Amino acid sequence: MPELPEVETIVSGLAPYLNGHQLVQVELWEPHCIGEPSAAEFCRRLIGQRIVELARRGKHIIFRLASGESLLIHLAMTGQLILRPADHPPDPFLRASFNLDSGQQLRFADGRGFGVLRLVDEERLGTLLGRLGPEPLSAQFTVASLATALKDRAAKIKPLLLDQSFVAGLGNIYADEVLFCAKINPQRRARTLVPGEVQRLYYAIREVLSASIRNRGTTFDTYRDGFGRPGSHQAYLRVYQRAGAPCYDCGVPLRRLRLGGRGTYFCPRCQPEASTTASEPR
DNA sequence: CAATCAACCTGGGTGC
DNA sequence: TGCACCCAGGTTGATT
Repeated sequence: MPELPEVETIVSGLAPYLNGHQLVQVELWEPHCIGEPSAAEFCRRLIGQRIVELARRGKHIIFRLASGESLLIHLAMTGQLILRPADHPPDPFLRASFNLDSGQQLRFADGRGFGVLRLVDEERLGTLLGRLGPEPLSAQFTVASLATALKDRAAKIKPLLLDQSFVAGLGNIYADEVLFCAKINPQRRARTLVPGEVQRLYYAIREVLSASIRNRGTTFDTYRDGFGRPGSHQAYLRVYQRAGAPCYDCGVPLRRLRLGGRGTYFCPRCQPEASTTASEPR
């Protein structure tokens, strides 16, 4: 669940409580979600380290450590990262805990267990993050760069938006919301988008993500911020999980289809299959 | 390059 | 109640 707005909310909330603090104790309950070293080795290498900076890239949470290494956490679908008083009652599905010199405990919990923790050096960090596409809210991401990226791609636009090497941070909820906002059918081929559509897509990406960040993310089920609180953007979703319900703009029942194995929600009237100016080959 | 599928896990909802 | 089945916010690798 955690997509860019949720990870951003977690990171910006926790940063003041983590930056400059030292890890005095580390425990892991689920060795297989670690990456390279054994659980014991993983903990040993982390204990005593000081967190220099908490950062985000795409959906990745990055703990930059004083040693030059980084702890990378990906929450996948059900991961949570919550700061608790050290004596707080146990959380379900706890996979790792990090005791800080402030007396607080950072807890990583994950029901489905798809989340990943990694301890990496600078080179490996660069390799992993280098595979990601542009940050959609950064100055590097422009209408022109998006147009260039779309130009030669035959793929359908929805799966392309989910591709983290195309643009970093969009997931299934926001991809659908963005395409509705831009009035583009999720099955449109990327290279068939005309300039006006590319521009709408660009501003839809920025607007949808920014709005969700202002609302501290979307909580359907397991998402919580860094302090265990739900977000509120679920009240503002226009299409996600609303199949059969009327479109807020035109009243037509919204539809659901499967694209790239993912549930996809859209309005058949507001997001028609072909634009009036571009046609699909074949 | 594009598309599909399976895999990693657990839990909730639905329909029989 | 039980059970089978489908669904779920993500990512990766194999296959065609």
